[in-house]
Amino acid sequence: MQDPQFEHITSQDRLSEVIEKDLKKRDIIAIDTEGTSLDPYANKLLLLQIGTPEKAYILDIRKLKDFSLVKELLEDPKRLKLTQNGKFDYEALKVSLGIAMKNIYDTMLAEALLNAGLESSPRLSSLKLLAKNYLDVDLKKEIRETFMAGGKITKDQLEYAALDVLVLFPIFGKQYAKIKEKSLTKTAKLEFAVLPVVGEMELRGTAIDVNKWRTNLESLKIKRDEMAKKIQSEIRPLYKNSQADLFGNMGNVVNLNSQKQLMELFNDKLGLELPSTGVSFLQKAHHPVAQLLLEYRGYEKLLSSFGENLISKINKKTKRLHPDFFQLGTATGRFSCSNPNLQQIPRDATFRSCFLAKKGYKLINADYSQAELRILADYSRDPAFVKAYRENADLHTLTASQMYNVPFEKVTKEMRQATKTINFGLMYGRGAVSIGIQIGISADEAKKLLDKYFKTYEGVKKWLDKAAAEAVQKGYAETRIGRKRWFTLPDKSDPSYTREIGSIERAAKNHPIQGTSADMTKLALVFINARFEKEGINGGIVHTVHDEIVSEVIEEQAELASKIQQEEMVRAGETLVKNVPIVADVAISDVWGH
DNA sequence: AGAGGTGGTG
DNA sequence: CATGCACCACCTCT
Repeated sequence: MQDPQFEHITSQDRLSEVIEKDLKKRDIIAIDTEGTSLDPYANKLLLLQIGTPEKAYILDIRKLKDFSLVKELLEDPKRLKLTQNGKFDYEALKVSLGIAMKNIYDTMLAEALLNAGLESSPRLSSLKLLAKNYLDVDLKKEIRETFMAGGKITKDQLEYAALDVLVLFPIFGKQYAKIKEKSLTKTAKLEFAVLPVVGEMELRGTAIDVNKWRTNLESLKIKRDEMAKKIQSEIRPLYKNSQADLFGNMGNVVNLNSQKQLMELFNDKLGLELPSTGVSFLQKAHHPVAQLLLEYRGYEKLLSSFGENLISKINKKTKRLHPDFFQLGTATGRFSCSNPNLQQIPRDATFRSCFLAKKGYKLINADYSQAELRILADYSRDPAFVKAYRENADLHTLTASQMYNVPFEKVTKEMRQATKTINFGLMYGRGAVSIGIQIGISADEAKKLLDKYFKTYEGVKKWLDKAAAEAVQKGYAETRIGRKRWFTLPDKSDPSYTREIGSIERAAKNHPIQGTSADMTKLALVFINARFEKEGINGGIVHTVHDEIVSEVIEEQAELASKIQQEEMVRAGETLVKNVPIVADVAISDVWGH
């Protein structure tokens, strides 16, 4: 990789020539862009590198006008494009040149699949590390920053830009062999198909009613401050420095956000001997100050996590929120979301209803009904579980009636709640002790209940045990499409061997369930996006939360789009889950939530 | 800067 | 023997 071959394209004629004479004949090309910003809406595109195995063409965007041939080349579904974090380039090209890249192999996503679940896997997939590990080439990434200034293109910058696409070919060769060897082709194809959908989703962003959001914050602030004042005056007598200051104000004696000071308060001053200041212990304390603190925490949490900071992320140009969706942000294949994380907005309508459709548009809220439990039923093929879903019976009530040996109609709320806790707990590999605590029964009683459960649902038990054993034996667990989650097995001599294995077993029971649910949602995103495009829907997907997909579409097409969305979610589910029906609930609304 | 605690989501 | 999956944001403290 010394002396990379490249050509700096600055004239329209030469651009047409290299496309006609060289690039059009290539089945595989590599794509990268350089610009002045990471925000596609603020970005000024400077370079577009189109690589072949032998040579990189570096298009000088500011010196060229007509990109129609480039568009044809990049949107051609038959030609494979190699990218590294192609979501960024997809968005940059879409906004700057109106080009929507198709048929992508992304080295970053592929590498994430090869390392899913392993420590620091996200850090293992930078181009610098890929080049080092696959090719033993040292890439200097410092030059990247120099593009931000947007000045004249230098020779160093050209060499850097060329290398970024040239290395992708040999990396692709070796990496794709690994993908095939580990039977990850299906998963990789799904991830690559999702990439442009995620790009579109991020570009579209979500509208937020700032005034409503701020009004909510104001009332929360008042309540929080009231609560803080109450607590301070309640505990002030316990502290020496409790006099009013020169102006007659009573000072704060503790910082209510300081875990350390709170422990001092509860244990030294109040003698409660709390092991921590977490919710469960504060509740059990049955102390007025603990109660007040819980209430204070509730408000403070909402204000700090979902306050002004979220509003500050609104894009200047679009006036909307454009969070980062990282499609392989988790070990199981789920999305993670940040800046801001719209996957953790409180369920409470006061918050969710602030996210709304733009004028003349509607939001389509859709989610899978009990996706994970249906997947567990499908995997285990447990007759009782499968029957419940086939007959569209309420699973929790049905399991309760069998466990407690009472007719379906005689199941009490408490019975249903207890079995519901077990049903969900199973998917986390949860044990009798922790289930007992939550239901409010002794560990012994919980164990009896679990034994009875597994006697009734032998298939479930068998499948869970097998999932755990196979993972420990193979070193990985996998989903319905073969998405792997890798485990680092501890050494037998490790003092924490048993604990480590236990943790692996729980994750291994969970991965096929959570991961297949993620596969399903991703497939649905691809299906919905394609159908919306095909049927000319004015609008698109704006948000996804694990088993939920939200779209924003023009009012006149809301009915049609909601039908499409539901159909495609079910179709995606049914391609992965065969023994149990898949149900998706849809609602058309002006705001997020049902 | 990074760890630990706390708490929001599915 | 102990035994709850997957995340991200904010706070304080070191």
